[in-house]
Amino acid sequence: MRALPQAFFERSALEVAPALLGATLVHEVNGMRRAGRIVETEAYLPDDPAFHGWNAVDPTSGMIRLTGRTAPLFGPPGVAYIYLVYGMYWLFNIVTERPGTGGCVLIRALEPLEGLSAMMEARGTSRVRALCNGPGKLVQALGIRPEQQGTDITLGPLFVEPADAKAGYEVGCSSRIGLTRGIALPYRFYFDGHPDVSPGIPSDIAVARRQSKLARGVRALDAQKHRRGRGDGV
DNA sequence: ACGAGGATGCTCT
DNA sequence: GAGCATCCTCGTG
Repeated sequence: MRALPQAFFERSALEVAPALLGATLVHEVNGMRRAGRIVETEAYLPDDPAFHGWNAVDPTSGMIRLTGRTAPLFGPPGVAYIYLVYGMYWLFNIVTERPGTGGCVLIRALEPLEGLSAMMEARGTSRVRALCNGPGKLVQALGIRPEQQGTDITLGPLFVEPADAKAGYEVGCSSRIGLTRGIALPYRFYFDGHPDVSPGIPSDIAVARRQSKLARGVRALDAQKHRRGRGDGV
């Protein structure tokens, strides 16, 4: 096992997130490896409104108000931060920065490499496609459990192996996916054109689409009202 | 192909 | 009580 060491994670999530692309996330379950190449990540920073610990630091005293959920985010780097979203799916993050600073990287998608049949079984599917192309899916596939919250991922059984070859993909950057705050910050990194990148739409684009659709609806309604007003039909 | 809607439980913006 | 760092299924083309 040649796991990425703590020093790799002891810097800004903005550096760690793109640096993780091409590395391999490994989980050893019952002596068997399940592994995938990291193809999509997102950075979450201390002063970022989408970061779970963004308001944990009191600006006047500088003291950190730790809650049960966010405490690991301000602990040592290279530790798992796992949390439940939408009451159903667990998402896997790696804590970054030196203790007390706050920050993490969300692993959003993997290219499945090892233990495919175990991953398919864990996901309840007989297809290899769409096995790990989303943050909730890859947690299911690798069998990452909420009890692993706070564990050191430089030791295993859950760890990251460094990339051993050029990936052959350009690194793309966009806003993050599925957010309502901090939607324009360019903190998402991915292998451009890789088939296992998640199908999500960057938040700023998604919001713009919703608004233009809404505007179209309003215009259609106005036109209808106008026609009715002139008595041309239903 | 896409879009809408529902499931579901924890945290607190 | 609202709001989620999501995913799946079921409608329409």
